[in-house]
Amino acid sequence: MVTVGALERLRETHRRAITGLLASEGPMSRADLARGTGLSRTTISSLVGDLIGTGHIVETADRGRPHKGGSGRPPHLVALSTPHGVVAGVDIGHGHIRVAVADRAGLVLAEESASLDVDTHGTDALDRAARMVRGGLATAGVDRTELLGAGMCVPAPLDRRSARIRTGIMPGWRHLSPADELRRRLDVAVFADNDANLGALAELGGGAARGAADVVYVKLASGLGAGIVLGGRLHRGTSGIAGEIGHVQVGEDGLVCRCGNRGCLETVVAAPRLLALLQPAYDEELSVDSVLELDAADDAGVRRVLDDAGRAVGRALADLCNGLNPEAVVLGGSLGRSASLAAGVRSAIDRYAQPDAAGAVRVVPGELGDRAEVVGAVSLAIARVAVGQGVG
Amino acid sequence: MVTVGALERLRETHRRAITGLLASEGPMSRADLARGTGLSRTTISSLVGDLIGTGHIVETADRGRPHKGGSGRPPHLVALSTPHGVVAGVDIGHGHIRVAVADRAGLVLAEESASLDVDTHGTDALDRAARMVRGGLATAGVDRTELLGAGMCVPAPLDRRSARIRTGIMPGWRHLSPADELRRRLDVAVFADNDANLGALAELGGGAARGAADVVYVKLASGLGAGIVLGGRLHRGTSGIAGEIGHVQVGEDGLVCRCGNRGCLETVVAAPRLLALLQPAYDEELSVDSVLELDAADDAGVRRVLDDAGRAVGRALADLCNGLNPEAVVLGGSLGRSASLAAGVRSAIDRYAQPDAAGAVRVVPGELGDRAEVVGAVSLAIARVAVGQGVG
DNA sequence: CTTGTTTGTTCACTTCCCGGATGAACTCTC
DNA sequence: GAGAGTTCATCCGGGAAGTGAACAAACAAG
Repeated sequence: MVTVGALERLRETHRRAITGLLASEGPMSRADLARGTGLSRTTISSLVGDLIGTGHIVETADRGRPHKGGSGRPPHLVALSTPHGVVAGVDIGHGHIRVAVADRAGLVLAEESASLDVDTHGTDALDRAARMVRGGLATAGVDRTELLGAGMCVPAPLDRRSARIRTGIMPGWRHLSPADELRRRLDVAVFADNDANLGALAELGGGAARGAADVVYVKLASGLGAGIVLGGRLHRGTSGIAGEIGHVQVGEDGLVCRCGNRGCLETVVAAPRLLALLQPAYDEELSVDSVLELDAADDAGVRRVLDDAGRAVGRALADLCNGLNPEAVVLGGSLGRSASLAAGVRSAIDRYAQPDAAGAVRVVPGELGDRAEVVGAVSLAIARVAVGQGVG
Repeated sequence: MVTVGALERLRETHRRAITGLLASEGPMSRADLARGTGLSRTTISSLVGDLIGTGHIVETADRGRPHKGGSGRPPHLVALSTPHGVVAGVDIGHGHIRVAVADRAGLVLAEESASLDVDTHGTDALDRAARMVRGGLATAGVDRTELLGAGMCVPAPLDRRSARIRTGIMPGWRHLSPADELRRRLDVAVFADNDANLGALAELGGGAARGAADVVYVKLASGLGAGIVLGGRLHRGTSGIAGEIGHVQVGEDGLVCRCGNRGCLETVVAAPRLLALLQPAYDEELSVDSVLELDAADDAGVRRVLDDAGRAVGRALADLCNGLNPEAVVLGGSLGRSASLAAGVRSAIDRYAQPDAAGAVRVVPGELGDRAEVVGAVSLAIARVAVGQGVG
C-alpha cells in the first residue's frame, strides 16, 4: 500500500484554499477559483469535483455572468454548502441577559433578551441563560443536537489561565468559571471573554471598524473597559486583562475603586456616577435612556456632563493613541451613542495626543448598540468552533 | 512546456522544512530529517541531494552515531553551509554614530563608534556612516561584495509610507529618507526604523526581554520613546508612530514640545532637561555620565531628580500597562541604567496601574546599554535580508 | 563469523498538477 | 438566423513529486 502523505496534504491545502476563497468572496465559478488560487483550471475542476463529492460545496442552480461582463459561456457557480449546525451567543450584563442563535455564517436566526436582577446569583443566571439558549433553538427551529458551541460575554475580566472571574462586579459570580458552568448546562464547548473584547470583535467583523487593523473599542456603560485590536487580532495581554482603561488614574484623591486602587477613571465616568451627578437637578427619576434623550434634545446640563465624561475618557484614550497609533476609536456601550460624549472624546484626543496620532484616528460610535456583545459572542463561538469542523 | 507551479512550491516548502530543521536543531542525518519532517527517507534523500547541489547544505566530514545509540550503520550528517554574506547595523544618534558588521547569525564581527556634532547635516552624517561601514567590513576582513543589506536607526519617527523623517530632532534631517540615502551610498538594501523600536528588537532577541511576548521597551535619553512588542512582534501603528509615549501630556501649562503640543512628558524627563535642572546645584559641568555616577554614589539631589523622572515615566507606563498588560517593561537609553530611575518607574506603576496589571509586569534595565540600537539594526537587517536569500 | 540494526539509495508505482485540445454555452454582429 | 467570438469546463497525455519495498553498506554485539 502506497500512502502519499505529503501529496495528500498538498491537495488538502488546495481544498482549503478553495473553501477559504469561497468563504471570503462568495460563490464563484471554477475559472474564478483558478484565477484566485493560481492553480490551473484542470486542477480546480478536479478539486471541486472532490469537494462536491464530499458535500463541502455545491453547484448553485443559477448560472453567473461570464467573467469580464462580455460574452462567453456562462459559468457554473459553486458555493459552500450551507453549513449545518448553529452556535449560540450569550451576553450576561449587569441588568440583562441576551441570547442569540446564529448559523455558522453568523446570520442570527433567533435572539431574545430579558432583564436580570443585579443580585441574581451566578448559577441562577446561568440556568436562565441556558434556558434562553434552548428557547432560541426552538424559535429558530433547530434541534438541540445541532448546537456546536457557544460564546459568552461576562462583564468582568477573566483570568487567562483558570478562566475564572477575578474581580466580580456582581456578588454571586466571584471565582466562578462561567464557561465551565454553561458548558455543563448546554453540553457543548463554551468560550468566554469580557464585554469589551467581544464588542470589539463584533464591531470589527461587521460594525463600525469593519476591516480595520488597529482599533480601540471602548465600552462605556455601568463600567468602562476597552477591547484592543492590533493587527486585526484581539490583544489580551500577559494575564488576559489588557484593555482595562477604566482603571487609569485620573485623581489621586478620587473615590476608591473595586480594583483596589483609587481615583480610577471608571469612578468618574461610569453610568451610575453620571446619573447620580445629574439627578439632583431633575425632578423625574433619571435613567441612561432618559439622559440620552435629554442629550439628543440639547439639554444643557446633560450635554455638559456627557461632554466632560467624554473628555475624561478621551484624555485616557489620547495616551493610548500616543502609544498605539490606532486608526479608529469605536465608542460602544449604552453611553456610546451620545453625540456629546463623542465630541468630548474627540476634543480631548485632539488636545492631548500628539498631532500626528490624533490626526490618524477616527472617533466613531459603534454600529451595533446593545447587541454588540451578543454578536461578538457569536463571532467568538464561530471562530473557535469552525476550526477543523466538517460539514456534518 | 509544462510548468508545475504547485508541485514546485511543494518541493520548495519541503526544502525549507529541511533547512529550517537544520537551522534549529543543528547537523543531523537524512534519517533524522525524515523523522523530523514526516517525509519519507527517499524524498529526503532526493531533497538533500538538491540542496547539496545548490550549495545550501553540505555533508559533514565526521559521521555521527546511529540513531538510538545502539548499533547500525553510522549516518552521514548534513549541515547548513556556513552562510556567506554579512549585514551592517547603523545607529545614528544625537551625538554619535555607531556601526556594526555581523554575520547572518547575528554574531558581531566588527563594531566601531564615533561622536557626531549635533549640527552635522544629514547627508554628511550619512557619508560618514557609509565610510564607517566600509571600515567595519575591512576590519572584519570581508569583501564589500559580501554585504547583503543594512539596518539603520534614526532618532525620529518615520513616516510609514514615504520612509521619510517627520519631525526631525536634528536640523539637517527633515524630510530626508535616510534609508534611501544610505542605500545609494552602500548599494545594498537598507531598512530604517526608529531607536526605540530597534532597541526593543534587540532586547527581545538577545537581551532583557528574551523570548517575551508582550514588552514595552522605553528609551530614555535625549528624548523619550517606546518600542512596543505585542505577541512577539513590533507594533508600529496605523501611521507608524506607535510608541511615542514621550508626548503623553503631563501638564497643560508645560513647555512647548517639538511635536506641536505642550506639556509633553518628554519636556519633563529628557536628559537635557534633567541636566539643566541639576546643574545650578553643582560646581562641575554635569553630563549624563557624571549624573549617573553621582546617582550610583547616592547623591541625594541626583537621586531625587532621577526618582521623580522615573515616577513621571512610570505614571505614563502605568496607563499603558492598564491598557496592554505587558509582561515586562525594559528601561533602555543612557538613563535606563539608573537604579533610582528604575525605582521611580516601579513605584509609579505600582501606584497608578491597577493591581493585577502592576503585579504582572517586570521592570528591568536593558542589558545591551548603548549597543541596543545598533544590535537592533543588525537584527532588522537579518530579518529582512534572510527572506528568500540564497547562499551566494 | 553470523546476526541484527540503522542508513542511504534504487526502483516500480501512485498521486498530483499542468498545458493544450475539445466540446459546450452564450453574446454579438451582420 | 447564421456565423464569429468569447468564456467555461472537461478530457488527455505527460512531467514531476512522493512513497514503500527491496537492497547494499557499515557498524555493533554475541
